[in-house]
Amino acid sequence: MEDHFSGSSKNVQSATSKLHIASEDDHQGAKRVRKPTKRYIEEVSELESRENSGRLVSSAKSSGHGPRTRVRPVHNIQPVRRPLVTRQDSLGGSGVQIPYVSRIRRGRPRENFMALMKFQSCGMGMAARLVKKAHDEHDPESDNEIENQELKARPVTGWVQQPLIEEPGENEQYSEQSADLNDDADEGHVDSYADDSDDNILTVPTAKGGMRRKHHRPWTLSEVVKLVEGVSRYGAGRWSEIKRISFATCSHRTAVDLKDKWRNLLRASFAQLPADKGVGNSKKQSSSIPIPAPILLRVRELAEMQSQVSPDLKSVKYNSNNNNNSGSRNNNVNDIRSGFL
DNA sequence: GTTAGGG
DNA sequence: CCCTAAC
Repeated sequence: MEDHFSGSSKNVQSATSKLHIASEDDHQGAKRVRKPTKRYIEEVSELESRENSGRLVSSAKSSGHGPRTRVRPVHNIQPVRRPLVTRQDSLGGSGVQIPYVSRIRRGRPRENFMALMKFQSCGMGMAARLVKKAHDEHDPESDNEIENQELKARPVTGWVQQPLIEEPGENEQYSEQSADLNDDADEGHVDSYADDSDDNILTVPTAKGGMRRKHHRPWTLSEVVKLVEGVSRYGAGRWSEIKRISFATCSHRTAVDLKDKWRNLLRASFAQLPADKGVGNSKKQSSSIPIPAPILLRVRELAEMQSQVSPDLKSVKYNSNNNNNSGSRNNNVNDIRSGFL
């Protein structure tokens, strides 16, 4: 068949500009690079349909949707005359003909409007948040909003000033660690604002006609500290555990967010390492708060530590069968994982 | 459901 | 931050 899109995929996987600091996961050294087709197929299909039909279906993004409603690329709204674009899946090898319209989107239910215990959020420095008065004046379109923030009226004044890490969860054995990086003192007042409203969605239309919702939720220092703590305790990866422990009851920051932040942290830490020899090349303070030095140091140490850790150790997670190698040579001076579970 | 990488 | 492929 003349229809073969495989082989010329755009999986260039440019690993040049990437830091590539860690050896990534196991998997025979090959990370998870196997992106045959992703959204590219979508565009191709759409292109083909466009050529055939000669008509652009335009965007299906209605500007009247609520902030939280996901109206992404739902272009299964075929006009009227669709040439039924089909292609043979070379990858499958079965030559199955699949119409490009069968791309349903797995809606990610991020509607986590947990109105319970909103006080001890990640920042936990949030003082008594003002009531959001006029709770019923919200837009009727955004019906799924979380206007049910009971906001409390709870006498939460006084104990919120305690600059210590919030609930230890099941493991409260970070004694010297927390003492080591006493950045906690900062989070006492730094995240005073904290507890941002759940939804501050900004939809920025792109030139391609794609509407991307950018929730700019700046990471607070305490959050970064918590992330570092979690990584030091459980190791890079295991974001789910970290989220369930450190970011447990707190609001947002999903495992993906943690990973992203960690990546950014890594970049920041490595960028800061080689001292700014250049003159005037310091473009710091981009938009977020500059990560304190100790944090960056910790990040780098942890990064190196996780890089040299044996994959099998990571794979086995912290299961019961932790074989203690008598000649464990992976001891590092930076091995500060006290009580590594 | 979770993780890793790219956009 | 959002999306998606892979596990």
